[in-house]
Amino acid sequence: MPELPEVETIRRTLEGVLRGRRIEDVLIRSPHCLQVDGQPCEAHAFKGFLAGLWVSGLSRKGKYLSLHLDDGSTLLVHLRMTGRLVYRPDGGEPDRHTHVIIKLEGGGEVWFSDVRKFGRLSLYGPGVAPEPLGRLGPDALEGGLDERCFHGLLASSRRAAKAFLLDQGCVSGIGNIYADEALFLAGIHPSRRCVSLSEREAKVLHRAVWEALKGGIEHGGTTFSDYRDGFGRPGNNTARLRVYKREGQPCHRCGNLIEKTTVAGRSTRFCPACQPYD
DNA sequence: TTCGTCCTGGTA
DNA sequence: TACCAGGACGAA
Repeated sequence: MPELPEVETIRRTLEGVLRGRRIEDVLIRSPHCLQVDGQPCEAHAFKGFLAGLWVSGLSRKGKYLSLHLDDGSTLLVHLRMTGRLVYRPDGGEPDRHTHVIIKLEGGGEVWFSDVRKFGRLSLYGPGVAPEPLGRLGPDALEGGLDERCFHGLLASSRRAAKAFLLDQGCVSGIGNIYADEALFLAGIHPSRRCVSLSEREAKVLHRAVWEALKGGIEHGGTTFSDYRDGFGRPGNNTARLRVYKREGQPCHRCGNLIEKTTVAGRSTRFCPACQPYD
């Protein structure tokens, strides 16, 4: 599941090989993932938009990756759960999950693949701000979300802390893995109501979110099966996880067994001793 | 605010 | 063979 650390790792790995490159051609093997201005579009329209443009840079907000093009348009990529964006210097034979191949002038290709077909490639024309980015709350790492602002947002919400962290309109970039990890680091039960958190707890959670995400980036993201960086390499953060997918195993901090429950409709792991509800 | 939907591979 | 995983979005 590409969350903020995984998307940021992809951005960093792809930036060096894409910046300043011209898109020579676009091979579309399955058009289901294509959009223009947020609406499904035909393969030829998508290809007509993109071919011939130069990549001027890559940026990220939340879990969205933006490829900025020289005419001012944007290719907005969301990998959802199983999407991959991988640079292949020598091309090769794509498998059946590879839906789009962007061929670069002078050699090299970028493959978009996605087993579950949830990911999307959305084109926005010159000067058009991608609408999905406008719906996002501040980026959890680089959005200038200070402690006071974070506490203010929490204090006005009656939802479970985990539901808040997962809501991209509140803070963007956190998914199921890093929400569980941050709540563990903060010692906060995932079902605790936001409004019940003290200013000190909010401060600790703010720091824990930062720590979980930063650590994820430093270790190249978390790979369980699908995630790969821009060069096709798995991440190294998996062994560092404290609770995610560790139910039934002892807590590294106290030795009690990690439990699994459902919060906000999502599987949720936590340590009942380190993260008491009361 | 919660639930269903999309989608397919892996697992029980 | 049935169920589970889950990000975003629309509906209830």
